Amino acid sequence: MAKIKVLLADDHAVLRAGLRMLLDAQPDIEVGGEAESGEEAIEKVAEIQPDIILMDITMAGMGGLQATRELKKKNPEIKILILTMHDDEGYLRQCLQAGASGYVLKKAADTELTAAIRAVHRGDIYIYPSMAKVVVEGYLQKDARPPEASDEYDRLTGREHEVLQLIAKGHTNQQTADTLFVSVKTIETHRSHIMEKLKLRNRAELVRYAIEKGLL
Amino acid sequence: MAKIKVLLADDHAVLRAGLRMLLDAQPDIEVGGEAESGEEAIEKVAEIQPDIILMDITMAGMGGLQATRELKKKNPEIKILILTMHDDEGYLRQCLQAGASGYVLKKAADTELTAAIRAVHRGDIYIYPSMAKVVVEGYLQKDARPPEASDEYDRLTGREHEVLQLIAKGHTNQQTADTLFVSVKTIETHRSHIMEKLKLRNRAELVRYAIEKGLL
DNA sequence: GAGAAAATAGGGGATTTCCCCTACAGATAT
DNA sequence: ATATCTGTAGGGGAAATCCCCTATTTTCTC
Repeated sequence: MAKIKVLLADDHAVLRAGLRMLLDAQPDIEVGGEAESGEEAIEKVAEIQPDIILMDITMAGMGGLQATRELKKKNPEIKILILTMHDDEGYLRQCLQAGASGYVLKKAADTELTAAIRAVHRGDIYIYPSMAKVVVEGYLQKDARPPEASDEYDRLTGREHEVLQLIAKGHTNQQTADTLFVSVKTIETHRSHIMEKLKLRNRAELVRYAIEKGLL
Repeated sequence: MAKIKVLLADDHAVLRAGLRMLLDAQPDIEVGGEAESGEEAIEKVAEIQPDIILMDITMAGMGGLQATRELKKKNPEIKILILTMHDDEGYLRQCLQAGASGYVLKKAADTELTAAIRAVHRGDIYIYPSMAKVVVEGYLQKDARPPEASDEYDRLTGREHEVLQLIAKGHTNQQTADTLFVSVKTIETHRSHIMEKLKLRNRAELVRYAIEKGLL
C-alpha cells in the first residue's frame, strides 16, 4: 500500500527537520518535500503531488491561509492540515472556510499529529480537541434551546414524542402507524392528545412547533 | 501525579475486559470500575468517583444517553466520553446536548481512544474525526451560507412565496384564501405548483421546508 | 389494591387536503 | 404575434385530517 505523501510548508527549518524525522519514522507516512512559504508550497504541489500538505499559517511571503484558498480552488481534492501555534478561534474558522481539513496546534503530542494526518487522509476532518469546543458550541447553538422553553412540552408522553417527531418529518397518519406497527386510529388519538396539550390547531402548527423546538 | 480514573459503562463484558487491559497499560490512566447499564453507572459514580466515564449508548436498561443527562444534572463536573458503534449524526448531537465531552467510535484505534481520554480530562472536547465533519459544517454554515442554497426555491413566483409563508404559519387553505382575498381553489393551485416545484408531497413537508429555509 | 395515566383501537361524520383535469385574462418575453 | 408565465378559478373524487365520542389493557403510583 502506498504511503501517505506529505508536503511540509513552514518557514522554520528546524521544525521541518523535526517533522521529517517524526513522519518518516511512521510506516505509512513519508515526507515528499518541503516549502518555506505559500508560493513555494503551491509550486511544489505541482511537482511532487502530495496527498496532504502540513501547512503553517504564519510564513514569510504568502501565508498559509491564502495558500490554502488558492490550492483548494485549483486542486479541490488535495488535503490541507493546518499546523500552527495559534490557539485562536478566528484563525480556525478562516482555515476551515478556506478549505482546510484539519487544525492541529504545535503543542500537540506526536501521536495526535500522526492521528490527524491519518484522519485527514481518510477524508475526515480533524480538529485539535482544545479548539473543538468552540466548534461544537457553534454547532449546538444553531438551535440550542435555552433550557426553560417548555413545560407543556414535558407533559407529552414518550409515545407522543415519537408520534410528534414522525408527523413533523412529514409522515402521514397512515405512514406513522405503519412505522410504529399500530393502527391509524391510535396515531389519531396520540395526535389529538398532543395537539390538545400543546394547544395546536392543525398539522401545520404541529410541524412548526416540532421544528422550532428542535426535535428533528 | 494522580492517574485519570475511568469508569467503563458498556454491556459487553468482553469489550470491558479489553478496554481495561488497554487503559491499565497506560501510565496515566486507570480503570476504577465497570457498569453494565446506565443505572449501574450512576450508582458506581457515587461509589468510586471517577474522573471520566467511558459510556456506550445502547445498553440494556437505561441507555447511555439518559444516563449522561442524569449524571450531568447531578454532577456537572464529571466528564463523559461516549464510546459507541453508532456512526450517526443524530446520536452525536443528542450526546453533546446531553452534556457529553466526547464521541469516539468503537472502530477507533487504541491511540485515538487514549488521546480522547486525555483530551477530555484536560477539559477539551474530542470528536472522532469522521463525525467531526458534520459538526464543522454546522459551525461554518451559521453564517457562511449563501452559496448554492436554493435554485428550486428561486423558481417560486411572488404569489407562491406569499402562499407558502401563510401555509407554513399554520393557515388552512381557506384561511389563506381569506387573507389574500382569493378563492380556495386559487390557493390550491398555488400550493400544488409550489409542491411540484419543490418536490414536496404534503403539507407537513411544505411547512418543514419553509421553516428550514428560514421563511418565517 | 384502588386509581390514574398511557397506549391501544374503534365509530361516525364534518372538513380539508390532495390530485387529476380545464380555463382564461393579462403580463412578458422571443 | 405568438408563446410562455403568472394569477385567477373551478369540477370532481379519493384520501387524509380533524373532532366528537367510547373502550380495553397495561403500567405506574400512592
